[in-house]
Amino acid sequence: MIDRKSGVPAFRQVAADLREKIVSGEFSPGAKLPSEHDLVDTYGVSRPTVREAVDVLRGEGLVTSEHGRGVFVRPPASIQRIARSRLSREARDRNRGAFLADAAASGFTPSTSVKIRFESADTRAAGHLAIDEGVEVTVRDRVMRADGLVVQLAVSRLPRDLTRGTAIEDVDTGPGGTYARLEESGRAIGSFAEHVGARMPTPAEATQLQLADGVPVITVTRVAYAVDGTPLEMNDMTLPADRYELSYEWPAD
Amino acid sequence: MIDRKSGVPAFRQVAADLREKIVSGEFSPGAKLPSEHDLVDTYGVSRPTVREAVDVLRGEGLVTSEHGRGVFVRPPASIQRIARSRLSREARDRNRGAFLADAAASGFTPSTSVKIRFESADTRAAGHLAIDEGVEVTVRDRVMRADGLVVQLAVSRLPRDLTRGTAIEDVDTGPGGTYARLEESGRAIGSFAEHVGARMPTPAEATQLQLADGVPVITVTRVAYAVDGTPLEMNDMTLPADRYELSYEWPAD
DNA sequence: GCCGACTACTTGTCATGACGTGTTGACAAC
DNA sequence: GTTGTCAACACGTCATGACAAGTAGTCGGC
Repeated sequence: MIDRKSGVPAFRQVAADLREKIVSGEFSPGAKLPSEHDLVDTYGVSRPTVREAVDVLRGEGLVTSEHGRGVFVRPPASIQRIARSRLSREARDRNRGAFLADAAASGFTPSTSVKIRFESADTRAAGHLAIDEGVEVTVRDRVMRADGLVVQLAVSRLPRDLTRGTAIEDVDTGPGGTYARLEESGRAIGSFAEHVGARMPTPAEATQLQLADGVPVITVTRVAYAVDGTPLEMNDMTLPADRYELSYEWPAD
Repeated sequence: MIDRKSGVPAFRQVAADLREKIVSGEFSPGAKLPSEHDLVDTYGVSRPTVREAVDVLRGEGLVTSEHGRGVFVRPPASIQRIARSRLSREARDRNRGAFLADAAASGFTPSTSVKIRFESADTRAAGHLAIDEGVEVTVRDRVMRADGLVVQLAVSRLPRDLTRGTAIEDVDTGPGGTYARLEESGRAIGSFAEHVGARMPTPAEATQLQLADGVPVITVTRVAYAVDGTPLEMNDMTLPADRYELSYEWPAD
């Protein structure tokens, strides 16, 4: 099984062999891999070598290991979508917010918890909101859950001048959410921009989102602009990459 | 330094301490971490424990290790921003394609290599292109380089019926690229859709894109539709997440 | 002065051995 | 039939030891 003279490290050969068996379907999704002890016998290597091989696969997001039970092939994740259309004014009128609209469409039970705080704008926030650094911003820090499971983190920031005296500074923003309150105060949304990236989660994020090893997070920074182009709100969202796919569409010209 | 009675594994405590020193700036970007031998002395743990701690940080994309030299704090990568406006017809008329437009804007020397092949549509391709499984598709497999470095992979698929007798089946599609050829044959692009996700790279992708450990890839599937809504082309792009950020903007309603 | 060999230091790989802790199922006690 | 105990087995953690291989600086020979 293992070619000792090939120059390829043994643990990589074991990892490659297991990977091939997984993608080929020999180990089907959800199936349990042979125990480390069995793999030691199968490949004729030591246990640390087997574990290093499994570490590689876990880093690729192919398997998860469960203490006392075994190592399992990761089943493909169910995919939710965030479509651009869910931010339409029509949708906002019907719902309290975009996340609840997704919930209605996907059939899970949504819940969110919100913490409000006020801070002074850092460089990044100042840039997106076109304000000076240090200006006071209202921060809405939200945790979104589906059937009790945390599935999304969102941190929304607005210049405090726009939120003073509105329900945006309350835990419950009321029907239509933040954007509806902005429009009520005479600041209609003219356009949105989203900036999308991906990275590995911080340990805190991995814990909060219950991420398996080898699962990146998608970061979305959405900026809402008034009709005249003034930035009104920036929203930093953190999504588990194994549970989300983002969709955008636009006319060709 | 290490609390043996806390229940927290030693390697995690070492990882947490090093992580804190990195994010706080005590180890600045590009700086060399103390050698494994030094860390063994500092924390009073064995070398495998130190290595396991470094493995954690590498998996988070915080550090890279270089054989024979040391372990280094990953400097932040310069981010290439891709905006949706790059697909405007105007831009297509001026350039040969979107990637070359980016190159002109950013000042690097672009080069691409293309391989053309024909295959029968699998389930996913058939779904996106609204054709039956098994129907012949033209596949343009492209590798994009900036200053010689591979920075992007793109696999474009079109129903062969649309490409027969056009330059789309040639290595050089001519001015304006694939979309210009489609329009010439009477199939104007009506709209685009992009589906964005992220995952860890396969070993092949990691090699080709020269990805450090702990760097995910962003996957973008762009579908181009004719004015009547018929799918014309799907394009699977793979981007290193540490070098790219995608931007989308759209009017509020 | 230049260049090669040598050496010290670095990370990479692998084996062996030990103990801890969570899971499961068999089996006995109730 | 239910429940509690316990052994077997799984993965998690950690130490010790060894050798391989890449890097960079030193030093001697030329």
